[in-house]
Amino acid sequence: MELYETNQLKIYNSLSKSKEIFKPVVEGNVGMYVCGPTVYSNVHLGNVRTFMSFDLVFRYLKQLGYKVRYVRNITDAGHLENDADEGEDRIAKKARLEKIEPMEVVQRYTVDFHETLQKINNLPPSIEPTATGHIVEQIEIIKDILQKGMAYEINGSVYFDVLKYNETEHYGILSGRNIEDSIHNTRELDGQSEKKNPQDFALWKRAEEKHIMRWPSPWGEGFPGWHLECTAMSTKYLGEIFDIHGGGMDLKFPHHECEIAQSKVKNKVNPVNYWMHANMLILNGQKMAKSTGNYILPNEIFTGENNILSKAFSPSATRFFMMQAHYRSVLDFSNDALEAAEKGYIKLMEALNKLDNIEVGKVSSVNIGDWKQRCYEAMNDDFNSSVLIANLFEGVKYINLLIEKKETISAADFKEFQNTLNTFVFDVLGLKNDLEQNASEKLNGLVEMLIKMRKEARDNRDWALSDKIRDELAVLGIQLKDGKEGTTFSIN
RNA sequence: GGCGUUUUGGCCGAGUGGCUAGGCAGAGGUCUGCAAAACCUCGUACAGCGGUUCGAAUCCGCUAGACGCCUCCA
Repeated sequence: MELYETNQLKIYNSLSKSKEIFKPVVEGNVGMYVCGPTVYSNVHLGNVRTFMSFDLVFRYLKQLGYKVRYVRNITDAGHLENDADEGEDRIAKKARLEKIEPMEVVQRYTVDFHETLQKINNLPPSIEPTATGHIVEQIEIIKDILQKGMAYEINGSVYFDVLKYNETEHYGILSGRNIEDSIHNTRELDGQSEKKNPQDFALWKRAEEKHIMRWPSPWGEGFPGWHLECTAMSTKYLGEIFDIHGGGMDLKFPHHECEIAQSKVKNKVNPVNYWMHANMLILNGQKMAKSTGNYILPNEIFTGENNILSKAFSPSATRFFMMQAHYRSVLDFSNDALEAAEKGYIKLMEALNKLDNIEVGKVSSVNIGDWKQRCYEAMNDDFNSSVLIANLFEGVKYINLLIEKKETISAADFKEFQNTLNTFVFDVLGLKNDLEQNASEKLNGLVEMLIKMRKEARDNRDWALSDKIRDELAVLGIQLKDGKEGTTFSIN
């Protein structure tokens, strides 16, 4: 029996604006798609937060026993800068600036993306498709939408006819807009565009002469519109209707709105059952963004090379900092907040390291079953990592009280306690125990220190003490070897 | 201007119509040769103004601030 059968998971659905009981299309299986990065620069911490939020979702779904297919794309083409820019591809633009091949830019930043997410201990998705690898699929969708009369071709570009779509469907269903408002409010902004209406979005863009990334199509050489790739790749790997679609809050409109429209026309169905949106990471009172320069890179945190932080912070402390907030809340990034989080993280890890010091007894005075239940309930309530962590600190308190023998625990309960802590701290939250990783270095330092103290004893001809140090270390499996150059040691 | 979100104690951050997370910082205490850690206790916060209610920080309205989207964006 899998855990999902006894745990009622609730997910906040952006589409209904309410928490709903999660029920997958196919029992025991979950299809999840998350909009990935555009690989034209290093991922900043704000990007990382979103991917970490969905990493938490992925991890918890797996913990509940679901078989999860997690698809996250790499946008390596087709990202329109803006309409006035004659559709110059964002990646091509950067490539020209740096005088290198577009795919070289893509490669460089894809590697950076993977390295960064690995450092912060995100699990890799099940499938990570690229936009350039799915040009054919995208062209097929465009043909289909054209054939159904919901798009039109002009000068080698194809646009989705939003107004026509809106006659029978609601364009704006996800973001809570209606097209009429939007017409009134964008009229002044747009100049002469080849689009029929400013609201229309590109499915295919004609490539100008200088444009490097281009593919042949029935409408001439060009490249696909940004919104299309997600529709193509999500439905290709997860089916026409799948369970979860995630992304940053800032993608809700127009990106996700457009995805819904494309799928509704092509497949005549609402593609996604649960829309999840992760909230923004705020720096200096505003969201982190590449375009405004208001951002910090993960590596700048890990090395401490930046003007914002007083010191370096480990990936784990950084991850803990983010996990302390709920994924749907705006989170403020600051030195004080990170410092506080780091201390909390260390407190948690220190407690886990002390688990072995607990002596089990016959009966338990702490209610491990209830506590475990509260941990699951926190996560079942729309992945509330914040409340989960509060419960974990309750567990820290238990550990300390048990060591001080102010509480007691049975062997069976202790095993469950230990398993549950490990499950939530390492498997679900995805934290790593940095303190443990440093342990071997510290052990070396410790033995060096004893060698020094033993030398002092020997210099004082305190043979009793020096022999005691050597013998007791030997019992621990640490052998001291006195040589001409001083004392060395080996650990068995 | 439109749409949406939000405003919690010194800081970060959960949450609920009445039993009022958690972390960090702070105060007092226990323990300790000293210290640290740990444990116990404490501050009694929910933008402002109205309303609904036996009762609201939690529901509704208004006001103010902040943020996000409306253009590429995690």
